[in-house]
Amino acid sequence: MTIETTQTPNFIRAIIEEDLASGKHKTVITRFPPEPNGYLHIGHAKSICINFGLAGDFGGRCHLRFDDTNPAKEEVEYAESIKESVRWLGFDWGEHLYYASDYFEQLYQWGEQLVRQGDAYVDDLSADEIRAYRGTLTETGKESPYRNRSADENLELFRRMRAGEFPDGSRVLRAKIDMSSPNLNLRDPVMYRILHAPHPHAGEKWCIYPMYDYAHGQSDSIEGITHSICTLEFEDHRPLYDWFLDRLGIYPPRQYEFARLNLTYTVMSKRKLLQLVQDGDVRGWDDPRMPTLVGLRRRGYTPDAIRSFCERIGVGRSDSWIDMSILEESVREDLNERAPRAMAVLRPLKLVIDNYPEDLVEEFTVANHPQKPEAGSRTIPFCREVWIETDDFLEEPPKGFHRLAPGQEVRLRYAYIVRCTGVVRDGAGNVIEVRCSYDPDTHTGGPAAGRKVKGVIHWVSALHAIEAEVRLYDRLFTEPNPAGDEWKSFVNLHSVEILTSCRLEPSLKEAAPESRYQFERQGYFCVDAKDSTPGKPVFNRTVTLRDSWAKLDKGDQGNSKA
RNA sequence: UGGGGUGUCGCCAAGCGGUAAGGCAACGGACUCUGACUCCGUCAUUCCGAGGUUCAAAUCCUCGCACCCCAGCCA
Repeated sequence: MTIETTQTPNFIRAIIEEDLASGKHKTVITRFPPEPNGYLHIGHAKSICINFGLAGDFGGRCHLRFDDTNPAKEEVEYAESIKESVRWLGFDWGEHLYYASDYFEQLYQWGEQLVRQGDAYVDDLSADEIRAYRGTLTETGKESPYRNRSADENLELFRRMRAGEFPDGSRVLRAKIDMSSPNLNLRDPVMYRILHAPHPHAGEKWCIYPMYDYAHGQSDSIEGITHSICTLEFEDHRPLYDWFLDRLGIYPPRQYEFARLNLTYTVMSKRKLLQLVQDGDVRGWDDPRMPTLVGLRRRGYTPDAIRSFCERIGVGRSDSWIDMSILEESVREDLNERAPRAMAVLRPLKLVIDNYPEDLVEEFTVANHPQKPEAGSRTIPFCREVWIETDDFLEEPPKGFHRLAPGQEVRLRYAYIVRCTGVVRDGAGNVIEVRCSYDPDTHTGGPAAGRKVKGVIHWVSALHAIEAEVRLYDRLFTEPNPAGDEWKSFVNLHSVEILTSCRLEPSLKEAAPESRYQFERQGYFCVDAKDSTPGKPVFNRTVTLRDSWAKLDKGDQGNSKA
């Protein structure tokens, strides 16, 4: 492994390079430490990419460690989902899967050590009293009347806490630091609370559980983590992180903080995501509109696209809001490379070619990818009646409209040039059918194939099309930053449009779950893994193609599709 | 009003005393049987502001300003 990397430099990378160069560390060991209390989202992906990415780049390793110190909120199902998402993203922790709860005994022994050293004490104050004694941002705190118990008394009490002699909330073990510290985290932080509850991983062994601050640094120490990378809000905790390690006299990893990801037009907090699910704003954690990894996956995002996104946004310490367009561009770039093309008509309009033989069916061989011959080809049937996109025909076309209109010519992609000769209307005057004539010499490869027409539109043979459901997704919120108490009022009520009678080319009939296609001229689509059945695929639109016509047409500055 | 942070193009982000990388967006243009892709070009005399040090400052010093985080027996 070489230490050379091509990535954009960032401060953490710089620190690691220095540590390696100075000999402070011989290798780099990082960790991704989720609490198994929910699903991973794109913000976690950033952390995963940083931690696993750095370890990989420098030939070190990254541990997956569940920070499972609060049994009240955690479940094994979450842990399983987290493991699957990390794997899906393309990272491998090898043998290094850990649980903070596996360190509970060691943590407890260290707790006794701190008690013996006079660095921790059992406090009988209630939660409310502890809060009141803590003081405020501007007023110093007050010492608990139980703060100066003897080491022996504390030890006995701590052991009895572990033994289950006291009810929940009756006592805690606290670090004895400084009630007047301007850093609230140092005002005798709680180390252990009593919680008579089974633990999803540790089972029934414990009725006292360590707090994050007391468990995290020591877990890092046990695992020999060299660089403990977390988000900015833990910066104030670093002195405490260092304090425990110092008092315990054990190997001290160093903590470094980076700015968490904020993405426009979505929310990232577990609380808000949960509320969206509970309120029925979305159809679950894996709803394709959710910024969760399971949601993005179902939407059709690839692991490569997400990793590329994380690379593009960089790692810094300033609060930032990443524009959704960067995420979208990341998938487009990836899918443009890998997605086979197909033709699909989302809002069908019948087109009848009057001078095409009634019973003739032709089969055209077309490339699966215009720039990649190695992607192979397929055949698509053509006949006298085809479906075209409703949007591709306008009776009164605006200037610059390169599609079909009365009297105008357009090419049916891979087939012929047709000229619109008329329309058929229903009783209400709506156009229900477009009539045209075709020029037999203009077929791809034919004598007049080179004839230029302004537009090319996609189509699907009416005789052979399969009917399918396609779901079009838009951003979940109408505001770039849906913050504040009224954040729910910014939920985009039109974030999904379900089209049930789309007409797809027959080759799509057996498309495999999760396979991705570019529907030409429209966007990238993915076979929904949950709702599709054999022979009856349901497609989710991952992202639209860039559409400079729509931008001109609507004078639309943003990317929203309304 | 205590403490900890952050401020470089519309959004991210390099830069670490030697005269502003890159990506996304935007805007021109070329190409095109996807108005896609691709390609070519444009896009910060200026780095939150004001002083100061220096031959030379986004980078050092001083004083301001703005924004973010912290008062869970959550992580």
